[in-house]
Amino acid sequence: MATGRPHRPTTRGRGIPEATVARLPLYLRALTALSERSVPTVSSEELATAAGVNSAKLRKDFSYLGSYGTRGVGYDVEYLVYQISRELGLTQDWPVVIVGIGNLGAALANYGGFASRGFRVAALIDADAAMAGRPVAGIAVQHIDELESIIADNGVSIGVIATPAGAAQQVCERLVAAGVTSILNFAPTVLSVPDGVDVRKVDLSIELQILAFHEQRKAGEAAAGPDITDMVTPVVPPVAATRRRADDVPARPVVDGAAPHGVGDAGSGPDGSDGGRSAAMPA
Amino acid sequence: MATGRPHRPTTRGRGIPEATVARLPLYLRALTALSERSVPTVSSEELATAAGVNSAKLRKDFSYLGSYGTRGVGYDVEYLVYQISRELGLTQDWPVVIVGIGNLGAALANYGGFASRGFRVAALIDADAAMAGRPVAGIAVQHIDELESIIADNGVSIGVIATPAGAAQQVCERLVAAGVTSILNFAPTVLSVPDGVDVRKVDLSIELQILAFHEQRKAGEAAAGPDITDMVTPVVPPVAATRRRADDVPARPVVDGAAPHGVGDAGSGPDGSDGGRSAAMPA
DNA sequence: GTATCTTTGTGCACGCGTTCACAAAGGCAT
DNA sequence: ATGCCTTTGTGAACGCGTGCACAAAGATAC
Repeated sequence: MATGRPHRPTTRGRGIPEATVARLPLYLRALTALSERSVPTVSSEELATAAGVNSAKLRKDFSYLGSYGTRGVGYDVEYLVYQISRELGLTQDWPVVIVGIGNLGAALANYGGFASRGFRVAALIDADAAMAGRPVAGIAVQHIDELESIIADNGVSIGVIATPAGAAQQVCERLVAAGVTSILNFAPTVLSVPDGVDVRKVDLSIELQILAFHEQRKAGEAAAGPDITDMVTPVVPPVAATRRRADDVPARPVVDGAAPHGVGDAGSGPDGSDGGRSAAMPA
Repeated sequence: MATGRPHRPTTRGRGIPEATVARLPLYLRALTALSERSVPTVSSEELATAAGVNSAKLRKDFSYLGSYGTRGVGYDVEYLVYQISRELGLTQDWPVVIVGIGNLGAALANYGGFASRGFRVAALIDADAAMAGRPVAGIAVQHIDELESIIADNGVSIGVIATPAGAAQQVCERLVAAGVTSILNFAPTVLSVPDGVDVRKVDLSIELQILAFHEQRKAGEAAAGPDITDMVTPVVPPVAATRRRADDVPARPVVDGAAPHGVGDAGSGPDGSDGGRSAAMPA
């Protein structure tokens, strides 16, 4: 293949696949650790182990950035740190605002990983007037009325939403209207945004639910013989009219509308829309 | 296709694809909201919109669980809430422990999404003796010396790690040795665990870095003409010996080892291994 | 009972991401 | 200078996930 050319898998515009982009920070972290130990070079094998991925994948990922390795030797740590940082846009300094200074918002403000590595907390914003002026992580909280001017004055393009679910969409719209084009959302809601705005979602309870699924699967398999496919998802006997209907489950309705409310035991949290109180904005 | 049979895409054991499992909590959340508004049924189209996915995908996802819809009508909300809850293992109550009660750990302890929906915070654990006994979110923090007995006494199988990066692997090993088989890791480290243990990772700084990448891409495309492929990733002129070498980047070394340390400007955070101080355990 | 209309369930095709396996590249020893 | 040995870079195959499009199913109206 042509030696020095950049690749363009499909989209043309910067051919780096999403999956690769998502791993670059992992590599960067591992490389930074090596750099601090003054390790001059790494092989793809070593680095892959440190980053918790497969070495072939790592090499292919790097191949999208260009040819930065030396055959028979490996990759130069410092050089690679620089290249990945640049590719991720970390050679510049990104001002971010955090909206919703509750427990989570405060934790984020104190999070060291933001300050290092190119991100700077430009402002902490909360809707509670009582919070205004109070210092969190060394920064005075500002009232949400000033959101627009803060964004404009600091040239903020990345916003973090750590409000309760109910407030998230509204905050999101204000952020976008003020010029923010990337949002990291911690509120358990689906945000709708115009084209051109990126949203990434971090949802604590979803992660736990996924773990619970696997935990249950493990428990089920351990308890039953290895061939009981149907412990958890019982199969209908090849005959039965409509599917299975366990004894203690809400009866499968027949279009008749208005099923009795609150029958299932799980999934009936009394609050807004599930785990909504991730962060404050108490007033 | 055979009408009533469960599917087994590939793996046989519980044929539900990972991607589907990861979306089930989204559906559940949307369904819970509908349930609270006493909406009896939803069409795949409506529910898909509420969950932020495509309706075909949603229908396919549900088809892995069985046939729970009624053609011409839609899905019964209550029934579906129950089925998904059961599939995710949320009809039982999962005790979890949170290790590392710093800013983040405290935020997690206060997080409403844990308590609702089948999860119960069985204990808060920290290595700082000064924290012991102090109540956080209404629960007294316990010292890490008691980790093993807490796990055993409460039958905990899910652990949350919110310690600094440096302590995470050690805590992880103690959790696993004590019987935990699912771990939600907030520390910015790659955990190595034996087979049979599931780890999910939530990394705040990685999410930001991914956003920064897209932000930079957007900025670059807006600034340059639509055909400058190389604004950010300059290409080597077809002639040059070794690849490009910008003016202010670490020189590409030639196997000669010991590159000058700390040349790249980004990616040289002075702390442990990048943003390590997510949570406390200060002593 | 029959026709019509809505919505599900899914076969099928496509594209992305992962992995294997190997040829090319380059250092290093002699 | 030559050959060996290590490690990269990548072609090619495979598998999973997504989305289209439609036939089957069932409710509803007449």
